[in-house]
Amino acid sequence: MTVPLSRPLVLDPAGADPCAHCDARHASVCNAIPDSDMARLATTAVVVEAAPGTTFINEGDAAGCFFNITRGTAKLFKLLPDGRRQITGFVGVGHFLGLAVSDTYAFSAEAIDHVRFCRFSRTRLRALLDEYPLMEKRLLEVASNELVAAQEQMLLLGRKTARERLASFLASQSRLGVSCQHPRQRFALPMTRGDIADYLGLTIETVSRTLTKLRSEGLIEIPSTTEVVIRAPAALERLAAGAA
Amino acid sequence: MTVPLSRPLVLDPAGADPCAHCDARHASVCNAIPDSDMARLATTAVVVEAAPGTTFINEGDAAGCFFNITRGTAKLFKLLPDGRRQITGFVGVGHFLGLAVSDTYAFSAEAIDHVRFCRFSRTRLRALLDEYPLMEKRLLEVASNELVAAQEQMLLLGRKTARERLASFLASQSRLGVSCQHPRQRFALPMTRGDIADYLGLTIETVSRTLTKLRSEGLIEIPSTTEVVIRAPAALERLAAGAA
DNA sequence: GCCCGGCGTTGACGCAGATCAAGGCAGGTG
DNA sequence: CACCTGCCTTGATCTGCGTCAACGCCGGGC
Repeated sequence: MTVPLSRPLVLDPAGADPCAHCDARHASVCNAIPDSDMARLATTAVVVEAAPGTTFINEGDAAGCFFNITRGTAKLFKLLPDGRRQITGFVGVGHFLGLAVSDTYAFSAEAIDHVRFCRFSRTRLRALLDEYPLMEKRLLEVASNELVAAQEQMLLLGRKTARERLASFLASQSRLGVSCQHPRQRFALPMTRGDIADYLGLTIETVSRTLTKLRSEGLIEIPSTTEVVIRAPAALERLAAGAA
Repeated sequence: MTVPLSRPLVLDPAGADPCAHCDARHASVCNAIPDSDMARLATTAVVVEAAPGTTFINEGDAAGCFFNITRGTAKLFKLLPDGRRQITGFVGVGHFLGLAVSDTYAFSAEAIDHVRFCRFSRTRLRALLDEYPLMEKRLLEVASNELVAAQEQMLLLGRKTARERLASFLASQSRLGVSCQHPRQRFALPMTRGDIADYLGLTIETVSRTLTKLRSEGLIEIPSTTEVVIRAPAALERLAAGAA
């Protein structure tokens, strides 16, 4: 699964694929590292490719590494002993995994499509942060914003109806890559219905039924199972917010 | 509500009350700041007291400040327009609020008992972080660990039964202040049943009924509504983990 | 072409937890 | 003291979503 490091794309946005949603190369934490140092960094990191369905982080395993996604989309999840699964997030290019200081990973990560990521040892990360304080600043920003998103998701899981959860999900998916442009009307859903269900705390059947209902009401269109068109963005947003 | 700053307890553990759970004065981010600088810092921060029930952060308000709790317990929550509420966390001495860079607060905060906190302007925080890189390191650690806790809570809200949620809640409450000692058998619940319900994504009635059931099964005792005794810690942990 | 397995949709039914309702208890107030 | 108000508990009933089941579609292997 490990491929030789052919070029210094460590934490480098130039090495990342363009954002699937807006064709821009997202600025990343890497901006904190001068180009001249990238090559040197490359000697201590490993670039890895993960095929769809590959689990590349296992909850409970010794947490020795820190990851930076440079291509594709992965899902993060936690499992209960009997198999119940909660997906805590879908992460794309530029995301960081394994930040928390802990002996073991607190979640698993599985590639949805073809994923590439850059892996550092934790000790190497520490050295990196010491050397580039700007990087630490960016990471703090990133973590803080993820915390805000996590709280929003708690509101969804704890208090929203199935209908509102789907509306929230679709609205947020349409806003992916919002830094580049406004919400898109049409977009792809790379994940399965099962993934969506486990992300929203529902069952596959409820997700399917609710999407069908939203379609029959004219709020959305579903040209294929992996594609959605928002027909009534304002109504969807209102629904997502818990009004109406 | 604002009281004059009588002594330099800004971010200072010596200024904070002992931890309610273990009588220790928790080390905090402040360790990153030499004592000799504390007095100077004091000139730029405000110490505030909030009586029980006081809302001292309002979701949606302009987010100008950064908070450090130095006494008491507060609840953080988000509201839907029709009044549904999700409590995203209970925070005690040493906790930080308002880290995320955003125009507005993403949550509200309300004092449960008598709360004291220290407030900085965001620009002052930035200066502080520049001056004390160690503080930034600590904040990143704190945020990362909160992220892990948030993911655990998502698992609870999305996939656990009422019974498992209560068991998880009681188990984690018994572990509060675990840095000082092992889980306690007996501890206080400063929050109401309504708060617990809104934290666990349940109703008051379900919380009450489930606690009664756990009691009748001999897993816990409830000497008063604000106090709990764990009788079968292992069984409770198993239940919380989703086994059994 | 055929078969097969994974994914999605739809329908019938059941249940965990929400809702509605009534009453108990402790603390505060005049 | 009586009264009130907020919090908690308990019971009866309801319902949104889960569970179980059947079937259709599509893509891959041969």
